[in-house]
Amino acid sequence: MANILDTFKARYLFEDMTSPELAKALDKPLTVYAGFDPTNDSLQAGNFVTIMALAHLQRAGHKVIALVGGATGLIGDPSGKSKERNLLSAEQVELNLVGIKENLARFIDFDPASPNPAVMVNNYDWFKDFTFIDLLRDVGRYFRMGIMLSKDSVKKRMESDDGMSFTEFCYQILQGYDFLHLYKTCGCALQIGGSDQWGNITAGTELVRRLCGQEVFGMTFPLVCDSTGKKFGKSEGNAVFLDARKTSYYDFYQFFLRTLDADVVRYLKIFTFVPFERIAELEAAVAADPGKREAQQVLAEELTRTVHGEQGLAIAKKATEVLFGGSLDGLAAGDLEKIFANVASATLPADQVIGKPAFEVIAAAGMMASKGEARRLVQQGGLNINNVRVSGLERVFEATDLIEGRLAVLRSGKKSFFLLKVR
RNA sequence: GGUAGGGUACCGAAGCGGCCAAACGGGGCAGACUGUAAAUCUGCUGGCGAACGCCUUCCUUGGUUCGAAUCCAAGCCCUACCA
Repeated sequence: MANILDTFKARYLFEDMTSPELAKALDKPLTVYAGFDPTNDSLQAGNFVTIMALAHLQRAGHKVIALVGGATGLIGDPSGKSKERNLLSAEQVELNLVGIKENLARFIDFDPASPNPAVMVNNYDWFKDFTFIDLLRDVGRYFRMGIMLSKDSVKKRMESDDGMSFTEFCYQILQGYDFLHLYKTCGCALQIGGSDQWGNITAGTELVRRLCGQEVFGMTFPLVCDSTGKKFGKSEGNAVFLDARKTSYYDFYQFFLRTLDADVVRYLKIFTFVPFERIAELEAAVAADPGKREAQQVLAEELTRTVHGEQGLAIAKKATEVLFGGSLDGLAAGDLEKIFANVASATLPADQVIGKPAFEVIAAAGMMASKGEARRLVQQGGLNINNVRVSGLERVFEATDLIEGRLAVLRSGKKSFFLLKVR
């Protein structure tokens, strides 16, 4: 069996490791963990790399622990952040954990009945009873100031105009302690994370070495950017969520379908389990006929299927077909409702729609934040009603614009859809 | 606690008594071109109005002034150095 490190390297999932010994250690089943920030009740496309790395490890027979930072999330990781974060409330974190586990379960097997189930832990469970004194006595003394201050995440922030609070500075202690705790309780011997986590990961390996005299490992993978240098995972300025209530099937599918030619092969390797032979074929297909976007389709299909299931994928593809097929003629309101089930929508009473200027309606429906924005959109020719461009500000909503008297498909620009329901 | 600097729209950053809803850059939105690309080009980017315009903004609260983002006072917050 090929060592999993080779797989990681081949799939752009490897950047660095704390020791070359890790390769040998991975020949035997190892317990490994990665952390997730509970800043939201849904994970995002930006979390895919970590998720995929864990999924590969689980498939290779290693024991996987998904750590959710209920405690660390209350503090805020300064890594890669230019500013101090807003602190989350404990209740909010609690809620977020539920959503995150649900998201992860689509990639990682948590079923206790399966042969190698993953487990999820919340570091709040072991930090909640820790007192400040305990922390200083039992943990703090093993952290050396020189090392702590030399971390990139600290240095960068100290050099910035904003500086850094003690709270954030201590973040690395908490994350370091997580590793120690998991080592002691589960024999966890490897932490993985994005390259921005290097400092936090080594805080953990150091702590275990000092306290237990044992070598544990850390491994990082590169942060994914597209070929124009933008951080992966944002669509039109918004994060792409795994939760269908936040990012519709359609939007999720579309996000991957729009992957740049220059990125799609790399993304297939990182974000899917598609075998290399197949990826090579797709690479050739992109080179031969880029306009066809065959590789993008596979990428979008694979991920949509994994995250939203066959049904979600079917809806996303159907929506794509309808929306880029031109006319909406012949579609029943019921079909549209299904296709747009989780697209942004609003319901207005008929008398606020029919006979009113279109720009006022879209502002009232909440599609645009203000009338001014709505007006601008219409003036610039960016609004479409049922896939027909709106001509000007004087355009009024007619009864005939409503499919079966109750629905209209609104679109701003090329890609952003909104469903208007009338009662 | 002391000294110095600073807090301007989504972000960065000009403005330092009227010509300021506030330069410029980034971001965002839209349009053209295209492959539902990328790159490029164009327009828009506080609220209300078709529009001359009106309204609410430049950390907060007071004050000076015909007039304040700009001056003064107090407060809050941030940064650096010192203690």
